[in-house]
Amino acid sequence: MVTNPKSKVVRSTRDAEATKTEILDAAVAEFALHGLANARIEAIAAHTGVTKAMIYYYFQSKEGLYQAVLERGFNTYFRPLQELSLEQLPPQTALEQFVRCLLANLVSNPHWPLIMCYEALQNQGEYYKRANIGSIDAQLIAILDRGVADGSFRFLDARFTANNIIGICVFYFIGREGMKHLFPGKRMLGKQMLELHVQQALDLILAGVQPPNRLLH
Amino acid sequence: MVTNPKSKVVRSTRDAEATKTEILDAAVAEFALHGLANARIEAIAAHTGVTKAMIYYYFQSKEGLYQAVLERGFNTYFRPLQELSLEQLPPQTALEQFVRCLLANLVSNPHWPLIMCYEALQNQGEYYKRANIGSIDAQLIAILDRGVADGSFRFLDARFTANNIIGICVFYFIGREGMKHLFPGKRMLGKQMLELHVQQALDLILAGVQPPNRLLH
DNA sequence: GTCTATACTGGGATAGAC
DNA sequence: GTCTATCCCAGTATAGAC
Repeated sequence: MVTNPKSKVVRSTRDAEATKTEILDAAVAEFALHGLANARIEAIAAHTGVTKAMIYYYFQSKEGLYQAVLERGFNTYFRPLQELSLEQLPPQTALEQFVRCLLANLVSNPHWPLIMCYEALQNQGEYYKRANIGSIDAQLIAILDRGVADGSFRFLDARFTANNIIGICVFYFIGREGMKHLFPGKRMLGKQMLELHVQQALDLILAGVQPPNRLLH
Repeated sequence: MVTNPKSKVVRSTRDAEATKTEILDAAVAEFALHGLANARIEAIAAHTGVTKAMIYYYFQSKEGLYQAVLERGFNTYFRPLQELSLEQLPPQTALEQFVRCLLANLVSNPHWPLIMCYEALQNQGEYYKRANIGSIDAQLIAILDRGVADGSFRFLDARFTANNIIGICVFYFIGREGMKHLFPGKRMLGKQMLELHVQQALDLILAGVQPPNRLLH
């Protein structure tokens, strides 16, 4: 398979794996824009040079395709997070590592936060459960609980705070169109802006869990 | 108009204003569940005892109805926020007041954060602009900038931080279905849980903007 | 494996009676 | 102002040729 200068795909026929990947890539973009309910198989086909019929051939149904997208995303972006071993690190450091890794994954595929958000809104996380994504916040909660217990963090409810932290990381991507006017001439998904987001989010999170009477040494 | 014990509406005919309000109330719930694109006029009609045709009679189109919902929401929930006069208060206090007011408004209509989020995702805030909702973050940014200038807050970018703060406030409502399993037996929109959310969100936000070397006195 | 053509359905919108 | 009936398009899914 070759891509031409306009990045429109010129397909060489009869390569099943390549075709599937191609479909999945286009599907990620479409689901991020419109969510499961409003995504159009037609639109996905148009972006690939593959016909609708092919998509049904490989993925049976729209739900099947959606599920495949979630599973690939989970393996690509969340497995690394699970495989971090942070139990030995001091809570401060563990939290920073975790958030950095999470943000790195979001930044490297900005479609993903939108899909997560649509999934939560439209399907109440129904398809998540099948892809087993809920396990992520368990890790974060554990870190927070540990930090509260040993006094590294202020007194806080780990479950609420975990959700709030994920909210901070994710919300930039959701609100980015509405924020545009605050950053004239900047590309919200450009390297510069994304690095700023990571920095600002991390600062807020780390400061937010500090004990109030912490002294600098 | 009277409501029967099962809260299904028994309508007295020929009362234009009552009918419109009734439609708007049902529309809020439907748009919060499904967003503009996927909301079903049919479903709204079913919840009101009014027919589809009536909805088109009063609001011309689905977009017209949506716009009306946004405008009423803006007047009800955001106008109070704009009318706070916080310029004279110390930044700390101003921020706390602002966030408390924002959270109070979200809590008193939990449909609203979902509508906001769908609006950002599906329509890139297109309809917001018409309802002039963007003006909200300008206030928050002003408070943050003032606090940075006079040293009440740590060094931070007010625009990113404002977005992150709103993310914290809103995200609970988006993720609530997925969080359920962490709070067995609790109603996520019950009074107790909402109060906890307000407390935890406020704690995180206020701690998050503190200068790092702040000493208690 | 890939295509074209088409069956079938859901739901936005409207006409027209009352 | 309110209703019933219906038009009509968009979009999922499939049949069947190559």
